[in-house]
Amino acid sequence: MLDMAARVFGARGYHAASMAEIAEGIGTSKTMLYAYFGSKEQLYLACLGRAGGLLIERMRSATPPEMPAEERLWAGTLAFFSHVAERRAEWSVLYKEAVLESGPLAAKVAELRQEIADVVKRVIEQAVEERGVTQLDEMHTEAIAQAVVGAGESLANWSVRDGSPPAEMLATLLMDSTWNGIRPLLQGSRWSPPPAT
Amino acid sequence: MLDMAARVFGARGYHAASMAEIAEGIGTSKTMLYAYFGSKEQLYLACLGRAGGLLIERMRSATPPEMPAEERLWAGTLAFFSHVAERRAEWSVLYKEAVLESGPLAAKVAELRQEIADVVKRVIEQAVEERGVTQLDEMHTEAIAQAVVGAGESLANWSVRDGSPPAEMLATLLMDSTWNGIRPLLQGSRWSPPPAT
Amino acid sequence: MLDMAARVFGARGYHAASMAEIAEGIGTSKTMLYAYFGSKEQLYLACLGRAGGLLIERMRSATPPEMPAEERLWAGTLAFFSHVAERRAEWSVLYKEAVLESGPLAAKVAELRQEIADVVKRVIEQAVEERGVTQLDEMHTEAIAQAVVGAGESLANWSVRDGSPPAEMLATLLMDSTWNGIRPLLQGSRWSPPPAT
Amino acid sequence: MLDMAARVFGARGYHAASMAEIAEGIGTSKTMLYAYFGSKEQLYLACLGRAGGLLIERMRSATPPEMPAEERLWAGTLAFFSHVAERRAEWSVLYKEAVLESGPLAAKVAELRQEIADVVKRVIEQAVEERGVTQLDEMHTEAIAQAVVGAGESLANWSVRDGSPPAEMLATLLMDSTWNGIRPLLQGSRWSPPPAT
DNA sequence: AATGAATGAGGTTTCATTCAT
DNA sequence: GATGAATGAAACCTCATTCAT
Repeated sequence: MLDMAARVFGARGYHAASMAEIAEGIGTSKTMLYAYFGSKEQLYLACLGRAGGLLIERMRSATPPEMPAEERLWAGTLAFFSHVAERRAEWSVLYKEAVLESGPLAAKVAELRQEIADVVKRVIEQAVEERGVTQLDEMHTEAIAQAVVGAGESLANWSVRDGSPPAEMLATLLMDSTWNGIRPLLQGSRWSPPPAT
Repeated sequence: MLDMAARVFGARGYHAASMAEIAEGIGTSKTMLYAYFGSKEQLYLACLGRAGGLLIERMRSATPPEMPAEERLWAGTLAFFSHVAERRAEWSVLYKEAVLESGPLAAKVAELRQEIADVVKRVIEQAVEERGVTQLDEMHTEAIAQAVVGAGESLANWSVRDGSPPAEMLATLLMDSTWNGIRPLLQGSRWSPPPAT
Repeated sequence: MLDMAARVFGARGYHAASMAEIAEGIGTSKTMLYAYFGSKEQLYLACLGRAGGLLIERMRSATPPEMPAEERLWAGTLAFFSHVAERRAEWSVLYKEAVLESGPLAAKVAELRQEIADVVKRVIEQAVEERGVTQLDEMHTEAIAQAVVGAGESLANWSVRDGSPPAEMLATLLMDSTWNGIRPLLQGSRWSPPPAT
Repeated sequence: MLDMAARVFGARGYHAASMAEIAEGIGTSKTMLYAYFGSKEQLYLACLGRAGGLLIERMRSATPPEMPAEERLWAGTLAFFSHVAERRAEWSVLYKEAVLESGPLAAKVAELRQEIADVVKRVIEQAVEERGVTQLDEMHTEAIAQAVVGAGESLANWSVRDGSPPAEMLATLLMDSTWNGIRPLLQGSRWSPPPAT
């Protein structure tokens, strides 16, 4: 039921989507949508909640804290791209209204995005602890996490247009671009997944 | 004239923005908007065109081909964050409807985004030529450019919420995260801008 | 069962009341309401019937024909104000849709109001017979009854807002205003209830 | 423009009236109604305001303070019934939602009704001053005014159904019923308008 | 050239009423 | 006998777009 809503919201965006289209897609009537969700906004929030919850849950369970940091980063990244590839509509819902400026919708979207960023942040902090010779202040860590998430989003969206390369390839590309860095690439140093434990 | 349109479109998004609000903001009537632009869609396209054109022009002129690659990357990045900081509304217009799936709007947004990515791509290709011991195939380069652009977007949006750090700091953070890579960071290796030539 | 319906109809009016709210108030389902009453209109008619019946019954039984006219008028007035005070919701139902112009609802409301007016009318006719030196034609009697009823309604509604004075006071006020007349009031002549027989 | 709205609101009541019907009656579109009035509620308030304002204005200007009290009462009453007869729809609007329990509509209706009652109250106070041997306390005066207004309303509504007797007759009936009182009627003492000054 | 009035379609939401269980 | 799910119509309101002045 939320699936169809996610499909329509994902395709059209919150404002352009109409309750009628969603209802018709489900094969029911607008009245039922309202009986279950109360309002368009609440329906959208339900979609957001589910889409975000599933993605975050998958990333979290793929990255147990006892794993070493780099391995966790890889596993989380892979989980992210796999999930997005499998549930494209939901991903669109999450990504779509990314820039609403106010209101409960904006708050929820920001909250979910932040949860993803937090997953990344914790891994980076762990990496710092593991082998950091240096310290990264809070803002630095946060900013890097935001950059990584943005790079991931961008690759995810790009992949949809360019033939949907497999999640492993996308994850490798992201590790190359951010974890390893681009400069080393130029020297022929490519990142490769750690051997599975 | 396009400024006000950009402000409203940027704040509300394409669908939620109303021609009436734009006209009122300009201090004219809707009829004039239609006389000049023909339709809401064309007005939006005009906003997009201007916002994108200005940003790209600024990035292009900040990165003349005779500069060395790394310096160009830095200069382009700096230009990007400066521009976004100065013209936030326009940036929102560019970013907002980023994921529409079809129609002329989606095409234009995708085209502009690609133009920015192309700026990055060319610099990476130059870097490969300059000192690459290895080659990067087309897709690899493209993907990295997309990742860098995504990271940049994400930092740009994040910066709005977190106290608007200066463009230099954001650019440094982006160079750190992508060009240099995160791993070197852990060893204390921070990226620093090349001495101005 | 009709009690709750009366409460809701009285509070919201016929159109603004919803079958759902009534059903929920009773603690049953809308289907049951329809099983018992058939339609919203019929339910409203049932409420009207009961509310009107009870009020009229009370007024009638308080005014047996063998009483002298003035005493009957007093007793009926007292019964009216007491009843309204005790069953405010029902009174609201009776009074609320007072001015619908057509349809079975309008007919029923008008009929009930007329029944009350008739009670008054009969007492006035009796008073004429008892001590009338003059005759009052039918229309005159009717009009006076309508005026008295209207004055009573108005006092009843006013009393709700102004601290609910006791029924005796309201009845005295009505006797003063109509039976006795206002002019005598100015001379200090106040009406007072006849000694109970 | 407000005329048609008053007609529809008067005939159907606030809730049952539809903006579409009003618009169609005017020969325009709903959009225009909303352009001019903003919402159904505001349109209703506008109707109320006009209907109430005109009636009160007419009653006020018919009763200049320098007139003797009884004459003023007669003139005001006559003005009231004349106005109601001439502008029946507006009167219905005023009277219809008389018992809404809350909200801005209820407040406005109550306010207007109170303004009419105040006109009556002032005349009664004047009568007391003129020839009163006794005093009436505030509450007594208020209650009598309410009773008179209610009696007037009732006669006004009744007159619509019963062949619309002329305003003079209705006014005489009201004076008979309230000012003079019913009891004197039984002795053959009918009220008659004071000779015009 | 410029505006206020106008339009018609479409959006969200609610409700009286009925069916399947 | 009783309920939750379902329906379809209609309500209020907004908007992109156009016409008459």
